[in-house]
Formats: sequence, structure tokens, C-alpha cells
Amino acid sequence: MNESRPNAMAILRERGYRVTPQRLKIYNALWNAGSHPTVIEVHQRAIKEDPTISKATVYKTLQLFTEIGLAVEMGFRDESTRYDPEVDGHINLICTQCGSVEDYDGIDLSSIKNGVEKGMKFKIFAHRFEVHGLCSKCQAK
Amino acid sequence: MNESRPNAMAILRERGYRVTPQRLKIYNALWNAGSHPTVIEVHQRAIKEDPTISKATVYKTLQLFTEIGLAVEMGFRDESTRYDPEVDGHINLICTQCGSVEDYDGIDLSSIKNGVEKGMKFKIFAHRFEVHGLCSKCQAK
DNA sequence: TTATATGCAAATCTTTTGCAAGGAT
DNA sequence: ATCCTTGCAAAAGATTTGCATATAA
Repeated sequence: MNESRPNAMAILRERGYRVTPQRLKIYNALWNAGSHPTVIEVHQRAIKEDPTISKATVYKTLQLFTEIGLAVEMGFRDESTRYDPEVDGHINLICTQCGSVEDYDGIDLSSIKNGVEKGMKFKIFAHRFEVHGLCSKCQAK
Repeated sequence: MNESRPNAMAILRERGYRVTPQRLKIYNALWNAGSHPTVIEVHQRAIKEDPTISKATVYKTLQLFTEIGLAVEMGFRDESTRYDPEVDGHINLICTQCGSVEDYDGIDLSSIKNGVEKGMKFKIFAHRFEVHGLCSKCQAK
């Protein structure tokens, strides 16, 4: 079930971005930071390897990583927090290109929630299921 | 498949919170705002009904709604943005009490992703599946 | 060489907090 | 009457930006 570590250097090259020591160190920091580090945590970890790495660079780099699939962002960086009154749930399809959000409710989420509640002894109050990618319109472009 | 609107007044009472005009108007604003409004959008909508409602109240109220299950928060309010290098995915179990994050990979997410890609013509690059609630430790308390 | 990336510092937003006044129960 | 909520303004944090310098290709 473990995921193998992507080759950040190769992926950067592929997409036409430069490979810099900062980017590699920030990727190390992200990968080693355990689960779901904040920007600040990534920065603190990165400056242990190179104390000159700035917070601004970490911000910029993590955004880049998100664009090229080296990281998933938890939350919307560019705006204030969003809230959803539809608490019973569906899957949100978020287009990373145009920002549109579609709903998908063609799947029975209750069995999934059941599995989690029983398997993990976790009491669920709410959930959020999102996929990030390209909507049909943006694929056509 | 449409969700019926919860009775915000009743839920507030049940949980021992006061029913105030602001709370009801903010709930209206949230419910009517269309998909996934930002805090700012909710505020702007709310002040059309009552121009004296402050942003601080909207912030506080949306946090309350999240706690009592009237809203789902998209993102982590209290900290800087989080990033996850595990782009292949699992379900994150986020405890709203102690903030712990557990992983659950006892479910086959690929069939879900397949359904989305085929059903919605959406090209998935990444996903994020979270449930919010009480971890086993916090339930015991 | 040349365009891209970095670091710094300032600017801009977002979110939280303290406190006095108002209002629900 | 009491205690929870509100609004305001200030404070604290998070994120972005402009620009000069450094550097990968």
C-alpha cells in the first residue's frame, strides 16, 4: 500500500522547470515531514538542510509542486476558506485550470463511511471528498 | 438526490446554542450562496439582509456551524495550508477535537475514480478524501 | 548568455482576539 | 438577571509581490 517516491528531478525537467537545489531540498522536506505538513513545517524542515531557503521560496515551490502533481494542496490557497452547506455529501470535482466545482453523486458514500467508522472506530460528523483535475471543457482546450 | 435543508434553528437549540437573527441570516446566506462560498461571499450575501452583520461574526458563526454539522469546512482554518506528498491517496480521518490525522486505506478508491472519470468526463490528477469527526481516543474522553 | 529562480522586505489578505454593549433565554 | 453573542478595532498570521541578485541550462 506504500507509495513509491516520485522522481522530483525528472518531473521538473519533463515539465520544463529548472532543477534547483532549493526545489530538491523542499521536496525532501515535504516527503519526509510525515503526514500533511503545513507550509511553515516544510520550511522549518528545509532550512535544516539549507538555512538560506526563504519562506517565499517555499510558498512558490509548493504551489509549483501542486501544479505538476508532486503534491496535493489541502485547502484553497488563493481565497478565504470555503464552506459547504451540503453536509450529506457528494464528491466535488475541482478543475485546477478554470476553478469550476462540479458535484458527483453517482456513488454510495455511506458504505465507505461505514467502513471507516467500523474499521477505525472513528465517529464521522462530516466528510469531504474531492478530486482535482481537468473538467471536460478544459480538456477540450 | 437533492438534500433537504436542515432546520438550523432546531439544531442550534439542540446543541445548547442561542438562536440569533445573525445566525439564521448567515445560515440563509450560506445555503443560498451556491456551491462552496468563501467566508467573504457569505458575508457579502448576509449583509444584504442585514448590513450591520460583521465579518467577525461571520467567521465565528461559520466555525460554529462546522462544529454542529451545519457546514463543512474546506481547508484548515487554524493553520497555514497543508500539503500532502502522497498523491496516490487514501482517506484522511481528521479529528475535530484533537486535530490528529489518521490514514485509512481499507477501500478501493480506484473504482470511485473510474466512475468519476467516465461518468463526468473529468481527468483526475489528484484527490482528497477526508472525514471529519472524533477519533477513538477522543470518543473515550 | 539569458531566462528563470531566489531572497528579501513590504504590502496585502485572512483570521483571531479583547472588550464593551446588546440581546436571547 | 444572567450569560451568551455581537461589533468594533486592533493584533496576529498567512500569503503574495516587486525587484535586484544569483544561477541553471
